Amino acid sequence: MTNRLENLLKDLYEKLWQAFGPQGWWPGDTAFEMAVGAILTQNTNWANVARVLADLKEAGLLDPRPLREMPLAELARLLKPAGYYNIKAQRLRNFLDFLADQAQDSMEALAREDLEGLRPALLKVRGIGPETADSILLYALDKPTFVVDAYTHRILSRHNLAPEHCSYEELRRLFMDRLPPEVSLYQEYHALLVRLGKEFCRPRPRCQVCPLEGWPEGWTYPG
DNA sequence: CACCAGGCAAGTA
DNA sequence: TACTTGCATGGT
Repeated sequence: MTNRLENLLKDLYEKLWQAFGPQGWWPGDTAFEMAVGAILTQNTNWANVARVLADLKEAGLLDPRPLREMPLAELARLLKPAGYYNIKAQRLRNFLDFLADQAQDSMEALAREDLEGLRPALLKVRGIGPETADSILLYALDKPTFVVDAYTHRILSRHNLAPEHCSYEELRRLFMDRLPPEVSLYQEYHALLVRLGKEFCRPRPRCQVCPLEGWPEGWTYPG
């Protein structure tokens, strides 16, 4: 007999798909744009990030070399609408240096490396934590790693599928140990969780009933 | 006005 | 290991 949690995770995915359909994530035309977006969206509304990405694209600066070579203060000025602009300028610069050293500024070259080696290497970059690393790996580089974010944790704990307090790695393994390692499945599952979270699983005052058929029970406020 | 948004690192105990 | 704090803009 298969695991109960495994069946629930697969059922949740089916219901999300029925309710919302394909999400087409990550937003972005190129692998590099997705990686930059992953860094800029740290604790930040996507609309603010989109503004910066559009400005960079307009200026022809959405490219590894010019971004890496420009003065840090100028980069920070460009990132202003995305918030945390000083710290994000340094973090983006750190990633750009990594991309230069590791793959000669080429996301395509980076994508030729194995997940098992790439993930630890990305995590060593100052400013790239587990969620940012997994977002880059899954969406920009098409590697089968599951992305965990605040919505993932909130949704699973409200349905009593995961402890209120658990680590990033614990949640990541919860999915990866029970689902086949398919890139398109992981991409769509995470995007659907964010879609559900944005509309129905906000922090307490604006929390709503889960709209998925058969899933409202167990959906409770935390604490 | 307060609160939130697709985190992360550094400091403290 | 487990808290706490700083980082900052724009929308609701």
